[in-house]
Amino acid sequence: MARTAGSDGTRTMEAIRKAGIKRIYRDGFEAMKLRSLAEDVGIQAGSLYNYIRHKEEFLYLLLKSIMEELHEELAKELDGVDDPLEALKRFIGFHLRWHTARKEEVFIGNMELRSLSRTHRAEIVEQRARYENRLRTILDEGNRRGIWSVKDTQVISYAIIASLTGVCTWYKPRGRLSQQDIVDLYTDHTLRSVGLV
Amino acid sequence: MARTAGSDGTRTMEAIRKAGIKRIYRDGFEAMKLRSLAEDVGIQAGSLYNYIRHKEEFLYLLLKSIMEELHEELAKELDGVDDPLEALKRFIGFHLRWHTARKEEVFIGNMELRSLSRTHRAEIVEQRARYENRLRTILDEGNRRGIWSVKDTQVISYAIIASLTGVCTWYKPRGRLSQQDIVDLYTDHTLRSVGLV
Amino acid sequence: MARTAGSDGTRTMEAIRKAGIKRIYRDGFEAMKLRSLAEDVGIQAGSLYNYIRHKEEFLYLLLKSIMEELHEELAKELDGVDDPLEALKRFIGFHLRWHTARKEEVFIGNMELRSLSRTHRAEIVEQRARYENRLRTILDEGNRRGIWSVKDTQVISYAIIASLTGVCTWYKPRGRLSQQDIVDLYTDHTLRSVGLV
Amino acid sequence: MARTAGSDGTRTMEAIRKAGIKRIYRDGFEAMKLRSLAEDVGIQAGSLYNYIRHKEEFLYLLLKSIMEELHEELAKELDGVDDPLEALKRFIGFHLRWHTARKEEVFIGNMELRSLSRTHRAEIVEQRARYENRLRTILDEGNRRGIWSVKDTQVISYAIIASLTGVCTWYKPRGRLSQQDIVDLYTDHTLRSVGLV
DNA sequence: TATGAATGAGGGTTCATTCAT
DNA sequence: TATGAATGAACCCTCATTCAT
Repeated sequence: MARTAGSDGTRTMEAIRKAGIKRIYRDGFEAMKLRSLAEDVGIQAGSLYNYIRHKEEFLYLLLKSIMEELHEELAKELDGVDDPLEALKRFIGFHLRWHTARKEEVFIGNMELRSLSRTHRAEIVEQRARYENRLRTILDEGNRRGIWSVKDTQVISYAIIASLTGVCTWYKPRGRLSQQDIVDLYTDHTLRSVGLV
Repeated sequence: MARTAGSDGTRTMEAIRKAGIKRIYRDGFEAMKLRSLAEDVGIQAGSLYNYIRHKEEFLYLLLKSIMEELHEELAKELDGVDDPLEALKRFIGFHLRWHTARKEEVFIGNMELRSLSRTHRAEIVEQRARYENRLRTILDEGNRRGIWSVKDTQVISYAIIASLTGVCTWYKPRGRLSQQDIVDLYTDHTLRSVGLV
Repeated sequence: MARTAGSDGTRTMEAIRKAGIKRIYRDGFEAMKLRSLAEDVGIQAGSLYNYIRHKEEFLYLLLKSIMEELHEELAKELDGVDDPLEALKRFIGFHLRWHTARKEEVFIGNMELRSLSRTHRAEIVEQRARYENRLRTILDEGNRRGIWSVKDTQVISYAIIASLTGVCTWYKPRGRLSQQDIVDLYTDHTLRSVGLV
Repeated sequence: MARTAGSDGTRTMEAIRKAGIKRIYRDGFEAMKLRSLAEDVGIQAGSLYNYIRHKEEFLYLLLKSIMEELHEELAKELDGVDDPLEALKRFIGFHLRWHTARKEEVFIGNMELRSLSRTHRAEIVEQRARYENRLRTILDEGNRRGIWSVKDTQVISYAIIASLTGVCTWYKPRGRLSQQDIVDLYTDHTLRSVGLV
């Protein structure tokens, strides 16, 4: 009827986020029922509204925070790296580690944009474009310095990212290949594709 | 009321298919309302049930026919081709043409599996696996004949397919690049990635 | 599960209107539950939405049709009447008969404006103003012709209408006074108040 | 958290009353959310329950105190007045001043009875009847003393009160007419209606 | 085959109310 | 006294689906 003994706002919010990611990953956003989400968290459906304004906004905030973290982490990874080849390697490694370790979040970020409102979708799409543009910049710089020769950096950056992102559709934590194996394979594959190795 | 003058069963069914693909592509399967679909076709929602058994089965039959056509067309494309390099080139070209010309169907085929029933999903997933396996077989054969050297044909076939499939997320019919331009770029990119060129 | 044998759209719509008026009169619009309304009609709550778009619009259409009928009937009543005194008498009689015979509708029309959306409210309020203005016009004309002398026709028209409308708060069909008794009493009262009798 | 510095129980209660009157007047009792009320006061919704037992009782106490004050003030106004004409004039002036100066409270008192529980409603309705009965008594006494001749004092007292009360639907503090103008107009109107002037 | 009226389950959301802190 | 986290009932509304016509 009232506050549960020992309950705590921030802890509940975090639990909602976690459960939300899992549910959306498994069932899809449209198919996720707030009643199920609430049950996962151990509260009533109505109580969710102490934390979210509506379902769509919950998705938006989820995706937004994921994208922001993605940006920050990538920035750290590339911070101070001047050499395009080194930068490319780091991008590949970073993207793969992220897309295996956080595959649920990443999957959602790719699949559920359609469920966002117009403006929210535009915002997230733009963030994703900015992220993808980092790779294109690296490819351009490599061209300029004569490290490699990529004809259409726009298309090829898309191709590379798509190939890397695909990992999250089949990766299983304790599968045949370790994260490092995967990074090695993709790095080799990608460097070849730009004409190195 | 009786049959509308000039209406025709198979033509209506075809209209439902077409409208369904568009709607599902745009809104997602879960978000697609049968009322909207019916409206697109120009009939009442109830009338849909003269053509479909239920929503889920409609999706299943859609995906199934798409996959079957995909298989048939690929088989034609590769029919009689022995040379792995030639086969690879053909696969790339075929996949890209298909994923640009029929991008809506293809997109659905990748996105909406979650909305299928267990058994239906298994069936479609298996068909997709068989399709993807064609590429792996080509890569294996190329390895065997020493045309190229691909370390992990499983992973690399996923990587290649993902990179090619990605085209349907950005391709626009009258964009900067023609279909042929795109095929050339990707072919070059992919051949390099397996160590040729 | 489906259409009830012998059901009919227009009949259902009329039943919804009737039940709606009763419910809103008794419970108030805000307090009226669509489930109860549906129950009164003998259908499921969801089925209401074959007839209404949402609760607010239902109220709006109800009030609008009531106001329109009110206007039409009043127009008929005053049609061809030139003498202000005769017109005043007819207005009084008409208003009282309407506010006793249709007291539920009238009551709603006075009480539930707050539940309308901004634009809808404005529209209904304007219709009511036009109705009330008929009385003012009569009073003005009586002044002009020297039949009576009313100082502030605006305020006095409000006063008269309020006094007449009040009847619907206490009138009971088979009470102490007949409709005709009431009309006589109020006519006398009102004519005196403008200086006649 | 403990008591906010400078807060004071009775002052808070008074703030709740004031805010409640405004809200109920504007939105209606059913539509008023306790959260909004609390926000107006600057406290959390839960804190209201230190001052009220539940929503309905809050309304009841509000109406009760309004009615009590109304009675007391009217009693003062009529205290020691013997002449029915003087009493009638005073009643008119009092009712109009009250219904313009306190129009929000008065409006609520007329509109929101439906939201009271059975017993509470009965109680308030009875108080209102007693108030209205004062006017009837005056009219009866005037009849007895031959000051005027009113046929049905029951109905006419309703008519007069309704006409006076109507002022609160259109009165605006700084409108065309002063309070005194209004009192003069209605007094004239009412006295005429009972056959004087 | 088509319609349109209906079902019924349930989905998101609201809100008065409670109570540990 | 105040807060804020929670309940739980219920509300409006949606939508796949059915079936008499």
